[in-house]
Amino acid sequence: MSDLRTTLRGQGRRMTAQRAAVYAALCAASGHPTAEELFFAVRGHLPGISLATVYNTLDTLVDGGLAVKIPGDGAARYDPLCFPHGHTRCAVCGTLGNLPERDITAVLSEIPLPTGFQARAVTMEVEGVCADCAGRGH
Amino acid sequence: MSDLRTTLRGQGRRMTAQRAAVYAALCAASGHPTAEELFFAVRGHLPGISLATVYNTLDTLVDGGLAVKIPGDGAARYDPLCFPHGHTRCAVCGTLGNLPERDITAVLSEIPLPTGFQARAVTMEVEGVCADCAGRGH
DNA sequence: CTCCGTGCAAATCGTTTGCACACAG
DNA sequence: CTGTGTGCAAACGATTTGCACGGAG
Repeated sequence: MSDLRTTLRGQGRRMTAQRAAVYAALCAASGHPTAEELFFAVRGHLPGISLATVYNTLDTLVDGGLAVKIPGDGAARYDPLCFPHGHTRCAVCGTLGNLPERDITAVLSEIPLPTGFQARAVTMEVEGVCADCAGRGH
Repeated sequence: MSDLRTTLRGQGRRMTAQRAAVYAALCAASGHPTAEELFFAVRGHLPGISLATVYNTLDTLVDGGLAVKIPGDGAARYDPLCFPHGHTRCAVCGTLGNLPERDITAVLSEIPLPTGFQARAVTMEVEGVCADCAGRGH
């Protein structure tokens, strides 16, 4: 969890209680929460916060490189960015998980890109069946 | 472009002019069209088709493994499935491109998965700046 | 003949926006 | 002080749904 205040400064932005709370909730979350899930989590601590502010804050965090937005079928999910990593998505229960800590940008060196394309980042998602769902017979 | 009728049969579904037209338009599209783009493309041939039908058909194609849905920031984009491949997304103009033809499922063998996770498919997206946008100085 | 698929319009869902006030710097 | 961030409610865009009719099998 990097220094939020410093990052915001670098963007010419201000530190607020709402931003601190959303960032803390995102870092504390076990999985990959949606904006709405974060909204409810933060509400316990800051009862007056609005969903719009959560969305604004998440955009700010993504801009500042502190989080990643993962669009999916319904609501987008967010991931606090610590290192570049891929995700697993269970086709049965929909749960997102992290791929083990290994820099996935390494695969870039193994993959030929279109001529002239300047790569900046890689996202990877492995779809399958998670251990829990496989255990229940799928 | 596989046999649509056969695939639909396998799903216990019926062949219709609308499904044929949407599938043809998807295969003919140069890039990765949205549902709405396909709607307008198909309208030239089937003036009465509705957007809802395009969405229904795309779901059917995805179910049958003939297409892939690529959710993004605005509308989702669709890709006719010929072989497993990754995508490039230009951060400037937003264009989606295909990674050169190479089976990306190969990377699965190089990446440790969470214990018990049974992988079925991999999606990969490389974000960066495409040749066109880089040429204009970005 | 039987249903599945269609077209239409309205409903829904996630997200964004406009505005007036609050507070960080 | 000065403007950026906030909360609220309304607006918005993408997708889904309910319903009655039409056509595939």
